[in-house]
Amino acid sequence: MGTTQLETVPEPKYWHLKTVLSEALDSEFSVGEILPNERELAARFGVARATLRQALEQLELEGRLQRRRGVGTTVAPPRVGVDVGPAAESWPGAPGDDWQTDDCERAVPPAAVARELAGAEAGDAEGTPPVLTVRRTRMTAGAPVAGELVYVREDAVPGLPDITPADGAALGRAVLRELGRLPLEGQQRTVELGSAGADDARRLDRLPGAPVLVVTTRYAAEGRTAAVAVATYRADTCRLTFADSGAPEPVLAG
Amino acid sequence: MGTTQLETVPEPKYWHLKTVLSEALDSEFSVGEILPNERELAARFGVARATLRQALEQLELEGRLQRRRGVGTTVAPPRVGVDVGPAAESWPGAPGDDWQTDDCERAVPPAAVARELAGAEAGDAEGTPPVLTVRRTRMTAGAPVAGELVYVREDAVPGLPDITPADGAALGRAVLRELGRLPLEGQQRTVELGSAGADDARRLDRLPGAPVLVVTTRYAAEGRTAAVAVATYRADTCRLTFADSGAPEPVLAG
DNA sequence: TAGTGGTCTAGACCACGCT
DNA sequence: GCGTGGTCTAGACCACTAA
Repeated sequence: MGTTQLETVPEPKYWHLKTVLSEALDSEFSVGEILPNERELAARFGVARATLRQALEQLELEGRLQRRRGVGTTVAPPRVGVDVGPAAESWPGAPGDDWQTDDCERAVPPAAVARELAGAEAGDAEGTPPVLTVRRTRMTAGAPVAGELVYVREDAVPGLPDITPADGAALGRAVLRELGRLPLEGQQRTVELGSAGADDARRLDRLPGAPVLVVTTRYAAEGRTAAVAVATYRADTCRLTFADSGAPEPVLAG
Repeated sequence: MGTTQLETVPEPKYWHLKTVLSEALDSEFSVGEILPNERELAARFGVARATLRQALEQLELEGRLQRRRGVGTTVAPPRVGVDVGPAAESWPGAPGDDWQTDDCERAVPPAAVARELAGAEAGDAEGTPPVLTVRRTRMTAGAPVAGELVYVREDAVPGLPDITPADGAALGRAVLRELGRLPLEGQQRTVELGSAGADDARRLDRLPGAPVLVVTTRYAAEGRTAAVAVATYRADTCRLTFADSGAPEPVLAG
């Protein structure tokens, strides 16, 4: 890694810095290697620590670096591809998916979700009714890559035993099992950028506010939206893949 | 908007601030409305400007705010849904899509793209050969929402007139038209988080480093990857939608 | 030219992971 | 306890937009 001072250019210092660091990462570091600490890097490049941090933040956003408080900054491995394609799942909790059911409770969903579940049929002004909320975690290679909340209309799972197991996870699995009995008429997904809430951050082993890819799935059955799943994927470590029929296997990215 | 001082809590100030501002945005501001400037907001909440900015950055990342240098901070409209589903396109440039072709040139692609286009058939050590690179822009409601580079194998468009029009846009359209003659065998998409390069930023009317959703599409024809498209969508204003067969129309999000 | 957000500095202290 | 990254401050100047 060079020690050259940055010149005064119309380009922001942190941008220049990011480029220099990025190239150094490619040529002089290997995955998992630990970088010098921020104070030293800042001194080496002749900038304030805040400026250096601005560059590191960008590189972390791009999945090039991983920073952990109390530990240090390391070179991140390539992003893992996680399949979220239409063929990957039918109903949530279908056998073979790599989600684990954590918990389940009756709760009032966020307004946006309530609107989806209510559909056009009921434009009434009643307060949003509670729905069954199942919490799941997606694991890949032993590490959590996503958290998810599945909001299920109660009338979509009428066969649920009316006992309420103390074990939320067992209840969650029962809910998803019942849901899976319905014929799935279609699903529709959206992807957008968000930031991790306090609970998601804890589950994903990140700080609150960490960037996440929010994947919202609407499950249609019986002519309406029976369930809505909101999954938050770690944006720094994940690459979402949507495989299509007939598509060739992608070459491994470097 | 309240003027109450923030208490000293174990929660970071900027996080608290973000919550307070977010609620104020919901209840006391309407879309397009301009907020007080950063110096005044910081004073009002009793924090340093840098701390206030940290909160604003998060809200901008979530698509709640829009900040423009020399102008001010305004309340952002809801994100626009842009369709990138499998049914949305066949080949790039198919009639009816809302992309406009800007330019085309012969250039050496990034290493990752070159690897995709080379495929497994040629694991040789030759330098990456130049490919046809078409630049496009996607417009929605009069505003650019995405930029894209389509990398096309030259041997996938043999019918191209060997004249090279001075007009790059015309050449680009010709390339895509030729490409569209091939039977499309499949496509495969990935979505990940990135940051806008200098040129993308200019086209998207954003600053360099702005967060973008990078959509990479691999087009298969004749048993191999004939083209790779790398599109960068404005993460602050876009919600990518992947519509499936049989899916109901989503309710408009608030 | 005035006012905005964007960049940058040189400090300080805190929360966390290790040993 | 020590070293790490995370938060925060109080300034300064710059780049841009619009009147």
